[in-house]
Amino acid sequence: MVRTRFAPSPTGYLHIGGARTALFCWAYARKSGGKFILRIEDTDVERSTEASTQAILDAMDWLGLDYDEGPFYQMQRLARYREVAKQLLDGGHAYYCYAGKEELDAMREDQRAKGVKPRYDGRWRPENAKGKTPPAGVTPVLRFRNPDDGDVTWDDLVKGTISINNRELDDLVIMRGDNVPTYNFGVVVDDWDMNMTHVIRGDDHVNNTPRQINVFNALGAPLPRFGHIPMILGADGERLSKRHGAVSVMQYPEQGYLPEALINYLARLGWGHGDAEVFSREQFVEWFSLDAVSRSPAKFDPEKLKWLNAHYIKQADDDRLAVLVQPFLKADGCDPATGPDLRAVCALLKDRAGTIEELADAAVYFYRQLHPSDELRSQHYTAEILPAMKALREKLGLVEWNRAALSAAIKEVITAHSIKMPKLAMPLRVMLTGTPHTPSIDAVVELIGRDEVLRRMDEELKRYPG
RNA sequence: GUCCCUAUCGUCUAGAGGCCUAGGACACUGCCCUUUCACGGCGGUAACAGGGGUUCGAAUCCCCUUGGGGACGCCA
Repeated sequence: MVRTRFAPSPTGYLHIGGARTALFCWAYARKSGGKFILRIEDTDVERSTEASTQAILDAMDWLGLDYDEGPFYQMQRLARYREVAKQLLDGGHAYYCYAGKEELDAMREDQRAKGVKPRYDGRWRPENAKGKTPPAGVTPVLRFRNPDDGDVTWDDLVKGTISINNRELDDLVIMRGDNVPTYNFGVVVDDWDMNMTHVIRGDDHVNNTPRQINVFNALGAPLPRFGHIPMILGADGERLSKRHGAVSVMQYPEQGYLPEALINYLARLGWGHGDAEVFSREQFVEWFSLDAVSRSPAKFDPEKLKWLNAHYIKQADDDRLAVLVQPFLKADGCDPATGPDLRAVCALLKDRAGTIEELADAAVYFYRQLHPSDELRSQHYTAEILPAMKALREKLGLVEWNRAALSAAIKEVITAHSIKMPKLAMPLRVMLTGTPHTPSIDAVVELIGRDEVLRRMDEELKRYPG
């Protein structure tokens, strides 16, 4: 039985990179009929917050990444880590280190200056500490006694064989002075206790893996398989950060993105299946495999995400769109209850929106009159077509109110006045909506409704020259 | 600095030694559609980082160089 986990630390929102890692873990579990476990790694007492935990849970929920077990919290498992730490200490795999922070900083600085890799030098290893008396007043940390030599090798599920020599590693701290485990220890105990079979995580953990394997071995615990997914970079090739715009998953619903669009985009970032570009979550799960995951980092492209979002908006049901667009419209100062049926408005506009927010912005004039700028007026309101516009105004007061009849009425007027369609449609569009960019004018007229159309026309007709 | 990983259009990718004159998608762009703007349809520009091998044959395998990313914490 496959068991995977997503194990974020609650020190901030869930970002795009974490979301993709979660998606791949989830997809792997679903694909293989296994379990997906959520574990909150909150051992960084300083930076962990409940708000972050909630933000992560909300994002998982919005993305539809459901978990079978958890969330487990590491801070609720302290007794267990202490027990296992004791086991390592008693077995000679761990020892107390009394070196203070300043002392270690100085040591590393020295090593860097010499051009060597900064590593703990083992000064409190039992064999080096003989005769040394622990300094008074220092609470020691517990260090894992890492093997001195030999290669740690594993067959990575996405990168293939990776090998790192133990000489590159050092004796990592496993329990801090406050008796709280560090990351590399907590993960091992948990992955062991929770019977993880597949550890799928970000690329940035490749260098932690040999350390963890050594701890697994010292514990006599079975090794899970490891798979390291490359990072997501910003458009500039730098690591994703706040200045790259929306990096928090929950900023996407706020900007009017659909979860299926983000999922589809994330799935295609660092993974591919032939020429497939647009596919459902179910299809993704069916196709997913770790050996098709690319091994190099990918740059995040907001344009392509938006294109996918536009696609899913076009596909979306009008009822659903109406619900989603409502809060945005209200933020734009509109009351959707007072105007045309929002579902009909969405149906008319959804082919032209990249986000729900854009859809709302385009819908404003159905609920609130937008006046054209002076520039637009002088451009479109000409004395030349004033007679035709007045004739149209009269006709609209009488005609049957449906799109076909409205279209016919408009055509009758242009024929009678010997003008081309745009000559009449553009000023009408501008006077009703305040903008020259809208869907077909007959559809717009129909939806705005007779009373409101006549009212707006009467008001704007006064702005005509002459 | 040391170690690890990595390298196909601007970007995401297809490609498992001959199906490659390198395919798709986004972006950009030309034409068509058209009642404006979009949508849509049909086209176009654009890539195997460089150098050595291996092989009858290399985008695909090996080595070096260069570029990119990551790691080197009592953070995770």
